[in-house]
Amino acid sequence: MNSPFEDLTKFQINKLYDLLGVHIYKFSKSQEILPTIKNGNIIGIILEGSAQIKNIEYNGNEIIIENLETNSVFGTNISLTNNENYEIIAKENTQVVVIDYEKLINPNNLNHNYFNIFLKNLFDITNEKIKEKNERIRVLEKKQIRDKLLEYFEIEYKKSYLKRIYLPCSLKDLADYMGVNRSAMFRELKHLKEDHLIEVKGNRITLLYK
Amino acid sequence: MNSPFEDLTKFQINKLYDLLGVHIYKFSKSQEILPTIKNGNIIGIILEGSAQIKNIEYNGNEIIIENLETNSVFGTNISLTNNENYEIIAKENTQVVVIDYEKLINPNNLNHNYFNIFLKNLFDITNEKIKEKNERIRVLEKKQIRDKLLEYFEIEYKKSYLKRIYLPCSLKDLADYMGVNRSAMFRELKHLKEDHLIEVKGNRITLLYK
DNA sequence: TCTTACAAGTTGCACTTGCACCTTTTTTAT
DNA sequence: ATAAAAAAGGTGCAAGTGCAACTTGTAAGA
Repeated sequence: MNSPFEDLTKFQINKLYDLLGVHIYKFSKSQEILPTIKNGNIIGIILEGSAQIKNIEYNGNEIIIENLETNSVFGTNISLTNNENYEIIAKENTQVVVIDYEKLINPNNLNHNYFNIFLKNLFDITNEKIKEKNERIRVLEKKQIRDKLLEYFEIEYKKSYLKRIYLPCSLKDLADYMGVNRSAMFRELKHLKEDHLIEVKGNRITLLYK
Repeated sequence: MNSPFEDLTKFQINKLYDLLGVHIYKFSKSQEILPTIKNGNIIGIILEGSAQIKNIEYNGNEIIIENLETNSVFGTNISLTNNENYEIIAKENTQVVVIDYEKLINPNNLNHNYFNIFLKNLFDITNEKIKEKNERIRVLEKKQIRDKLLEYFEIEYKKSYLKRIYLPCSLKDLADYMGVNRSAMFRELKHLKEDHLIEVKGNRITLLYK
């Protein structure tokens, strides 16, 4: 994941902090982040640690909207629709820089080149996110589990052109990612194995048809 | 949809065009856009008209990735994963501004406040896109058609808190949006009507449970 | 070492969905 | 005004999937 501070020196980052009047907050594992930092529209950047954006549905169901790692950018205006019940939970000890969103259009900031680089970095990062969302949508919109799996393999394969795919998560998590029942996915994985299309060993999947 | 030229005067927009060395292209209905404009990484802005980003799968299937209206921003680095077969097709007479992506980090641009405002607008627009993608993902990840429909209604309802939802598309398109078979969706709509949860009249859906 | 979790893996069954194939209605083009 | 095309609407059936309820394997903590 690219950093929003890419191409900026330590010195410039500090100037940026001053200019934007940022606050840095620390959270411990399982702590909720939003109530502490939310005060109008903000942008948050994970400096250290990781967190998870969750949505709580009317029926109590929890959906993971996004995993936030170091350098991830999040915010009330970013990716979060209004009028929904969100929770952002620290997964470990986590440090967050918080920027007032309105300060991004403060005319006093406009003539500093490091501010400009920062904006460009934010733009790049959100574009990267859109790509990830599009990938997931392409998997989700397939009607059958077999097609979802093959689409997922195709997308991963095209990133490296290697027959071996290493899942970044458990198979259970993959089922959630694809929006299907876990055991139904296992059944389909078995069928793909039986058809000699794949081999599965732990979180390593080998594509035999490539 | 916000314009990438929001808060910029006609004069500033022209300065921006100069600074970025943009080109403006015109396309007629059904014409393919990418072959004409693609030459390294670019950002495109629809000035007038509309277009559609499509992906062609190995089996010939066409998937609509995104609908581009006036003021939409698209690009090789934006939302499009590499290594895929894309087509961008004009849906009518369409005018497109094309910006060289590399020029966005050209140091000569960095000290102009209108350039800065432009970057901030691009950031806002991509954030808006992420929200839309997240909404679709929330619908797609529901396992049953009934739940997908109810989730879709919920999301739309929370935008206005009005019991009446006006679909921005045909019911057929809604089925594609939700990644389900059209006639299966019709069947479920019928069930929802029978349960007195909704009323459907053309592209207007009334939520009776709100 | 034993216990406790949790992921992996499996199966039967009921229900849902995709698909093919219709009809009817509405929209668009000539 | 008429024909053609597209969307809306519907139905039977086979196939696919979700769910519940297991077993097995594995890693971590007491």
